[in-house]
Amino acid sequence: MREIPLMHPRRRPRQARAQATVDAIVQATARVLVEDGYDRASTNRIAQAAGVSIGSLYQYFPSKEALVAALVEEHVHRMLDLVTSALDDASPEELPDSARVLVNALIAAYRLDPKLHQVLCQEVPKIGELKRIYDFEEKLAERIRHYMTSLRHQIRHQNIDRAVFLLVHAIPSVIRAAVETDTEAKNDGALAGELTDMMLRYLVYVPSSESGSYKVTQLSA
Amino acid sequence: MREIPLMHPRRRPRQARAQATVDAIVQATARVLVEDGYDRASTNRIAQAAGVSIGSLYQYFPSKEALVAALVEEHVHRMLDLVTSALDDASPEELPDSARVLVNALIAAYRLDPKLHQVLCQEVPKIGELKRIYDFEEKLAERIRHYMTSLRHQIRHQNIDRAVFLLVHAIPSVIRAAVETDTEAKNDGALAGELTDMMLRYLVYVPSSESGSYKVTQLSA
Amino acid sequence: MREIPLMHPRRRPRQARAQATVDAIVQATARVLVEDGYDRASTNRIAQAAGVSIGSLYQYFPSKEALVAALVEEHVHRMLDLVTSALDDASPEELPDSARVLVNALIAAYRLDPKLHQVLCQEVPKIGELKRIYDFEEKLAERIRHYMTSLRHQIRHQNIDRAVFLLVHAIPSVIRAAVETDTEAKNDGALAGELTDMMLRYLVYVPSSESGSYKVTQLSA
Amino acid sequence: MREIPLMHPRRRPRQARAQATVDAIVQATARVLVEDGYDRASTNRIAQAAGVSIGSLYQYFPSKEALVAALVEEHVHRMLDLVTSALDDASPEELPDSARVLVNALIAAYRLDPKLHQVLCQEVPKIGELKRIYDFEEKLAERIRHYMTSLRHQIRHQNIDRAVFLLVHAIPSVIRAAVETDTEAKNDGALAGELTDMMLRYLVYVPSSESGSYKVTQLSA
DNA sequence: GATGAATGAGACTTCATTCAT
DNA sequence: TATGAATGAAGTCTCATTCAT
Repeated sequence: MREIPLMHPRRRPRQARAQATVDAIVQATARVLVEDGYDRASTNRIAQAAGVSIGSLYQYFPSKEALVAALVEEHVHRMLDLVTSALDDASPEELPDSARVLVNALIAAYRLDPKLHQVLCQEVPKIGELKRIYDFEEKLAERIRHYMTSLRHQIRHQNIDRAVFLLVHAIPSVIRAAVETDTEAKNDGALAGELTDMMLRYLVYVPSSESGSYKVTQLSA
Repeated sequence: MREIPLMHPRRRPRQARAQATVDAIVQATARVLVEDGYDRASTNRIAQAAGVSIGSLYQYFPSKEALVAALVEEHVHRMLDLVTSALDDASPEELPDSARVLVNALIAAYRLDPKLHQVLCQEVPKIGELKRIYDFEEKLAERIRHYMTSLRHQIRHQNIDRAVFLLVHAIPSVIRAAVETDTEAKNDGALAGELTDMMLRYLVYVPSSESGSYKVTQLSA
Repeated sequence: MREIPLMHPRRRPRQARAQATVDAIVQATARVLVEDGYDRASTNRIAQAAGVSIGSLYQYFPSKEALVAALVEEHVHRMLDLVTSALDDASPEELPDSARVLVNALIAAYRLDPKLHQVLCQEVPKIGELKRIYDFEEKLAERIRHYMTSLRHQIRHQNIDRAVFLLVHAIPSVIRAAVETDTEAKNDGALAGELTDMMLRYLVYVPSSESGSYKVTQLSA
Repeated sequence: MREIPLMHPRRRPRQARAQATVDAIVQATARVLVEDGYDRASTNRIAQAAGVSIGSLYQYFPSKEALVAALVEEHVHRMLDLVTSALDDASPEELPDSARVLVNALIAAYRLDPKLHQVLCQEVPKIGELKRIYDFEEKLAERIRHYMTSLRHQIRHQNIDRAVFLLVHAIPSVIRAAVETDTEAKNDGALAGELTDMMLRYLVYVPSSESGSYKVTQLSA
């Protein structure tokens, strides 16, 4: 239905100057995308914003889509790195803490560059490599699935995949909305608490009312 | 930063034939948008798909943006109508049933035209009137807020707005993902059950197993 | 090795105005090609020369190559028509007269638009439909082969195809050179005589001087 | 109408290594021209094919035109050399043998690099020095004119220039066509014989069968 | 000398929009 | 009113050429 253009960078820069040019171009792409939207982000405008000639842009990226794809890849990479390292650093073994860690990591990821994320999700046509903006959610799902599988005995679901599917779509979308609208911007703590609460109530057998705030150990019975 | 062009239909058609033309154009817009994506959906192509001349198209819509805006409005209207009437028809007073009714209504709404919804959300630049694709979620929030306020005494949250915010973003995004990926397409029942479960667990104080009027474990049955 | 672009006219004009536009474009193409050469003949320049907007040009021709291809086709058609009708009109049955008729027809054909023919042969890359400039020589060969086959008994060759091959390349190239250099421009008669002479001497068994119905030496008189 | 840029090599290389570089560039030009056509033969591509940097290319050739002109010159030179030395080596004094020698020399010349010759004749714009591809035919004409003048007494024409004009365009074009189409590729002998036959029949007073040193009918044997 | 990064004019092409018929 | 021919600004991309390293 649609053509898939060449998508990979045209030339690996060998000199430091060239690498600086490539970086400037990618960062300018992000800037222009955020400021003007995808439709108005012409390659000429991007080159101008990067302070390079249009020829230089095309020396490194064979098409507009390749350029945006490079940006998508970088952005996804940064978000994933953040989540991954947060999970790696903390790796707690008790579910309530785990949940909070995960939620906080996601909030941090979506705080990285919310406006860029928004444009990438909401305006860039999802053709060819540009689909890879969804890599974030897919790889996120993998990590969460793995994470939750390791906590399997504390979770009430037998079909973990289904639970992961729900959470992987529910939680980020709430975070995204909160981050985008800036409604809750001032108070990530409340957001994190609420989401963690939702997540735990969804995943875990609920504790009895008289005792602890949550008793996970009973829940896993 | 961006211009806001004229947005409203240029003339209200008074004859039935004219109304038919307008409808044909709007429906053709939906078709072309879904099949070719926003970028390739030129006004000429749309006119051709509608079986009218490009001149006629511009007789009824002063710009491409007005045309797409009309489509957005119609689409949002149809989705909202579905939710509203579902809630009106059922209006139960007990929360578990209410939740299920709401979830089912939302599933029905997102099933109306998922591909169009996707293009409208993911490709159409969010300028001017085209932002109104978000009207759906805003108005949905209002309705849910109202609905839930009427059930306030069954809900554990004091800050209802925050709970609504969460649910209004969490639930539709799960539904949208399920509907789009067709992963759960064959089984709306399971999806509805799971979402209802999540919603109730989130909203309701779960009583201890011996004393409560209902148990979460029953809900997920 | 090379891509073959779309080549056929995009839209059949329905109004007289449109046909006039198409004609103006094709004629302007010929003019610009002759004056500026293929490399400098940009579509913008052609549109300007035709007195139409660049958009109009692309309404009827999907690419520069399609445009030139249309010109090639028209040009070949006109040349072939000229040769064909000349041969049809004259259809003599004796070889000397036939040869002269053929040579004269070819001279007329190459006089139609020598400069255009030159550019088309010498600068236009022979990709895709643009190869069809050679259609002229191929179809010419067919006609001559047919023509000469009907005169077979007056020709000394057993392998007529080989003789046709020679003549079909030898005669036009001499004419083209003569027409292009304008060296012999003032005197087509001499050129025709000389070529006819060459042709007959090549084709015909030369009888001995006392017995033959004609002698080669007489032919060149 | 067209600008004539600098055309001569920018610097005469004095070191062997530099000469090797120049040669590599010119040969790469030939290769790229043949493989990709003139339009796609960019200077960068040529430099790459030559294994040198684009900077080095411009160190030796001030422009693309100068580069192609150097190739044209070399190619013409090689073709002319071949013809000249063939004629010098053989220099027979009787016409039938002379004719055959000439035809064979031409076939050899056109076999040198037919594809390059084709591109040079059919695609390269004939501006400035690039016209010099026609030098071959002009200088060829001179040589043939000289050659035939020395055989004047065996030729029936009083206006030798006219005969030379005919032959100089007729014979090469047949050879070129044969060589290009590969139709006759396997059998240069037949081609040579046929062309020699045509040439002699055209040039020579045909003697009567009883008295002449040769008869045309024998020539075609 | 050699390298290759950088340049930018200009090519081709699209498409929202206007307007004569 | 309906048609579709016409418009032209603006977009993507190439490539001959320059110049700092």
